Amino acid sequence: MRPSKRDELVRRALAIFYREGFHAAGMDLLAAETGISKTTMFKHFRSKEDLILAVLRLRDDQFRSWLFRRMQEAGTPRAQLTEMFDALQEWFDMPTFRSCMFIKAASEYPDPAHPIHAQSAEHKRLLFRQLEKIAAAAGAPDAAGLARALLLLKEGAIVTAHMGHEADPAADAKSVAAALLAAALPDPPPTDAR
Amino acid sequence: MRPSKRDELVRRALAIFYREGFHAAGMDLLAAETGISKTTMFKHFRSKEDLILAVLRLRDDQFRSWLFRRMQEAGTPRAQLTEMFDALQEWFDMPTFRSCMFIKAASEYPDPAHPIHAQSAEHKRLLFRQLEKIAAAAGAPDAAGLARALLLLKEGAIVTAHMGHEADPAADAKSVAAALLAAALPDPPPTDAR
DNA sequence: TCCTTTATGTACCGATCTGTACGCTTTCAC
DNA sequence: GTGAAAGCGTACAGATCGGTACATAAAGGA
Repeated sequence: MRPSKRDELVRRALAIFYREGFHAAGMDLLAAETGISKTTMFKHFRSKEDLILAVLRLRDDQFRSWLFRRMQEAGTPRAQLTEMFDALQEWFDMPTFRSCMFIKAASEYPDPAHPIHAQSAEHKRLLFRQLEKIAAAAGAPDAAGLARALLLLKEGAIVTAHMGHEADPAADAKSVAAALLAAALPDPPPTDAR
Repeated sequence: MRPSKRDELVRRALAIFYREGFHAAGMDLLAAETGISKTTMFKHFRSKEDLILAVLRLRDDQFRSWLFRRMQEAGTPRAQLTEMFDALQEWFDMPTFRSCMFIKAASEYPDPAHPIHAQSAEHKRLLFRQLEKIAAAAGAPDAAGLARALLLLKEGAIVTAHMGHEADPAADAKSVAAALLAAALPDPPPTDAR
């Protein structure tokens, strides 16, 4: 039970920051809503910024684990790539969806030199590397280029879903991605057993 | 000279909010940096929120005017559509570039019912409508679908450029867009006089 | 000229911000 | 049982938040 209080704090702070925003959610609100006293919070984290960085580390782990596990279930590398957009759609449809935590963090801390901004950028870099590997496994001659293109669609879909001016950005992104894959991958989906 | 003080305030507040963020830039900072007294600010705007809404109105006008005028110079509707990404690239290369003001606003005011969030979404809607018209003029059978796809690429490129983890998101988006146009528009670019 | 409008500086309000001090209680390993 | 660690509530410090009061100074139209 030793590390659980700290973990609980980070987990619950994540939900609150995600819902309210980083500046808008003060430490008093966190204390009131998590039931964890301010004294304890500042015993675990020297500053609000340190807490936010811990929250972002958790979110990075959570999100990438969820997404790539979800994609992996789709089977072939090629199927995994299109599956990403089905996963996004499920995310967008959740009532708690409020855009990407890292886009929000980079928005609230616009200076690229700021640790929170830098760590958010790192998340996107890690996403890219994992996606690039899958693109390479799918046989893309330019795996990096394909991964970059798919990520453009992903980020665009997230922002568009959050600003709610289009009906189904995940489906739009998926159909563009499908066309992209058809052009970028050497062989069309094998019509093997099944 | 009557309306100029108010306009000057909005114009300079825009730059400060864009650079610092909406929550991070307080009214005292605005007063200090614009040289306009707080008294005057609150005589023109009842609240900080009202000022932000005015800033967003100005930004909407500025941005759409700039972008579509820039695109129009490219000539044919089809050329205009690809020109959008060249315009984006110039924007990204400016040292003051810090993502899209409306994505930032929606990030800081995540509740879709909030006036600032709603007005930001409206900007994206207006962008879509103008782009859809150009797509229709270019002869796209599904002008709305093409416009949505191009906007996904645009938003994705903006976010990616701001988070700085890729070298040239505008070029990536442009190349995807070019492939998209080749598939979505009936006739390839006419090889007429020239 | 006079009067209204517009802007200014300063000082302030109450609320909230991050962060701390302190003393009490709970928990748990030994 | 005992002692250390961990968490708690309260109260507070100092700064900053959005917003206001008030008295003064320019500026412009009649």
